[in-house]
Amino acid sequence: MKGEQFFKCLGNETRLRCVMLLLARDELCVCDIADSLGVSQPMISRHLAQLRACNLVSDHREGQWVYYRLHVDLAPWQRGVLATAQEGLGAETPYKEDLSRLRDIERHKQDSDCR
Amino acid sequence: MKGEQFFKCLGNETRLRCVMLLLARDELCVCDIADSLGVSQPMISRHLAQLRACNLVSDHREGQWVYYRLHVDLAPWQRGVLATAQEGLGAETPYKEDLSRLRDIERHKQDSDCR
DNA sequence: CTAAAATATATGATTATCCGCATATATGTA
DNA sequence: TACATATATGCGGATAATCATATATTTTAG
Repeated sequence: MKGEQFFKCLGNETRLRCVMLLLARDELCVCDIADSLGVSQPMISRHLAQLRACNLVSDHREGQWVYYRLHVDLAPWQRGVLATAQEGLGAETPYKEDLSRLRDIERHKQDSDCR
Repeated sequence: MKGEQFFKCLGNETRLRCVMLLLARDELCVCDIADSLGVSQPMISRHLAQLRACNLVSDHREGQWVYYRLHVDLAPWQRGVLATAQEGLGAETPYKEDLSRLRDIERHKQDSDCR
């Protein structure tokens, strides 16, 4: 992937928020990302498709759900850039709140699974 | 500066090439950057203005020349991202060739100054 | 004071990006 | 089969990015 493509992908708030969430988890399904960010499902799907087209993320289906994760083949320097960005931005709005909402969603799921 | 603005600025080949050159030197004038990249002066000027508007670089005039440098107030994580990108991309096209042309330009300048 | 060089900015045309909405597809379930 | 949920995509319009070209500004040389 060309360097500028990598940065262009990150140069959109929705996509950067998706990537930040994916940095915090192994993988996430589309609906959990959409709910965490509070944006529509088609919008998330589109941006995830763009990230996939640039090989920033990969996806795999499990039943009705499609899970996305950071691409295994990211160059080391790209991983480095993402980790550094996470350190610098993780505590700021809206990334902090996104992660907090994700935790709420995960907690709710666990609750309903267990009883 | 918002995180996504930072990445959007880097998400253009011309601007990323400018930043890569600036990472290799304290400061550079517009004409040397333009010659190193082999693109027109107005194009470089516009992209540098964009980088300046995002506080990625700062400029100062010295006589007829305007010198640009990476902004002193870049957040540490932003410096980190740039350094990591340089490590990962510096040896690749077109960044390698840009730096090589810059060295040629600097050598020529030195020659004509000395005699 | 005039001319030339370096740089910046304005303009207009082209293209790319982004979003919302509607709809299509795929899977799971009754 | 019929229906619900999860995901993807086609389309139209608004906005923004990009580029080539032309023009303006600042400075230096003569």
